[in-house]
Amino acid sequence: MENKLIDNISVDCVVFGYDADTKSLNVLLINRYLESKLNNEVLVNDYVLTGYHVYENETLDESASRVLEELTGLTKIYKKQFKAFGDPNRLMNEKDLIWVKNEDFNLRTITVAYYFLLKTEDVDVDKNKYKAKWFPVNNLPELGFDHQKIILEAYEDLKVKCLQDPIIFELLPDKFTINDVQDVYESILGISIDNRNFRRKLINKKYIVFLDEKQVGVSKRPAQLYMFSKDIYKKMFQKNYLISI
Amino acid sequence: MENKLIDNISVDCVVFGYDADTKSLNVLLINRYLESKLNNEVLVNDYVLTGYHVYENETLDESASRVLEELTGLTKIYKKQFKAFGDPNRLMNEKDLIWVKNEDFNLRTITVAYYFLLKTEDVDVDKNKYKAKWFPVNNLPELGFDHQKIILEAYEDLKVKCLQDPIIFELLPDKFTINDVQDVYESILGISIDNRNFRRKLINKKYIVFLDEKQVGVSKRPAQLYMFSKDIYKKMFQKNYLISI
DNA sequence: GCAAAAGTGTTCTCAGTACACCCATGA
DNA sequence: TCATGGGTGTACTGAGAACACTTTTGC
Repeated sequence: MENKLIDNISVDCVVFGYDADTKSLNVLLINRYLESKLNNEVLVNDYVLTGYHVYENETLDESASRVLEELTGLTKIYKKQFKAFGDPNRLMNEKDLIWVKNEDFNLRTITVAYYFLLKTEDVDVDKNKYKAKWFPVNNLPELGFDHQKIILEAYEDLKVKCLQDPIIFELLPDKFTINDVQDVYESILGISIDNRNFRRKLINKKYIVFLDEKQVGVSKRPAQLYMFSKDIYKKMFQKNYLISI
Repeated sequence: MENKLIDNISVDCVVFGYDADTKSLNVLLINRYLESKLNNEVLVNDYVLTGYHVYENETLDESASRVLEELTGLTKIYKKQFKAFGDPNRLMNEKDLIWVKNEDFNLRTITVAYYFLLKTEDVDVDKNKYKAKWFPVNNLPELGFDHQKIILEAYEDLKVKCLQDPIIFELLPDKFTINDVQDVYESILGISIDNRNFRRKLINKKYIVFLDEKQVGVSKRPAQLYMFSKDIYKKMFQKNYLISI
């Protein structure tokens, strides 16, 4: 059985990358560029999420992972399927229509959207054949298709999810400082947190492991390093049925 | 433009119904029955979710609402799209294959799953042409396709969601007692809650409106009735960024 | 008057929050 | 020695949790 594409089902990947230097949450986008063969007029020049059609013999999850790997070379990255998008007219504007005609895909495509969490530094954008580029999630360029909507919904989901699950650590290196963690929360949620309270709260968690190690090569007082223990977290974890409505 | 079905994309609806009498959360399922034309042997006789293929010109949400209305006659019911299922081999067992062959649909179908929240009493199952029947979510019959999996994932999502959003009131009549609400939480979450604490907590919410009315026709002390005000809830609502990991 | 469920108060503990200064280090 | 960010303690407040008896009603 050959490996056929399903022409009306795709996955789209919202790749969130956290940049610890600029303390910003970014989205990885690829350039969508098309010029007319007649007069070299630029017909389409904007950005889109990376995504592709699903193969007959792969699961949706595999499909998303494949797309991510093609773009970044990375595997085993945290991913979450968060929503399917399938409005009959989700391709509305002129550029989308030109593009789809050129690519010869089905107009009525359902896309299953995923988001991934990683560190921007893990992706080498300069050598990237898709001209991938990071954009701050709060300052996105012009986007094709319904990708603005998809990104915003992914971001909303991420904001909720990061309060409930320890996915924040997917955005940080294995060894991090308490302030690093605080920075991530502040970037994602757009809030500021009291450092003393945050620090106390985090250090008291048993799955935040104190390392016998400090930052090196910083031109200031080197900070204490910690790691996140998934094992301890899993062991401790028990749902607390706190009705917060 | 005619109204064509998309043969590889469907929606499936997990219809949750709360039964205040038995204090149980139920799922509405339809009978899947097929007998051989040769010897009347029963080939398939089990239960499945209600679902159907998506039309070319409708959104996924519309599709789900249409399927629900066909089954129950109800519109404007709370619904949530919670996940897309699309394993190439999600139709694994013999009965599924017999069934799909009979129905002449695509083997590789992606289904977008929704769940709905309502009261069992709002559905007249006796007159139902699909032989729909309520089953307690904790005591499901033999299920076709991957519908067991879909129901369990819907249920997990519901458990999380009901702690964060006031969707519990979708499962109750407009006028309810405090104990009714407690019963719903206890049924869904499978826990028991201290009545005094729960009562205090709920009554103190401004969107739980005291009515000048008590239960009638009960053979015991009639309880005070309350209603939920969506308006007040919306006005008060503000995200509290409580990091609960 | 009795069965059955409705309704009620207090105490304790713990987590969240507000808040300002000293410390360690590299340059 | 100074600039920079790292790191610390205390008091207050409010919410959650534990816990058992009285009240109201219909029959």
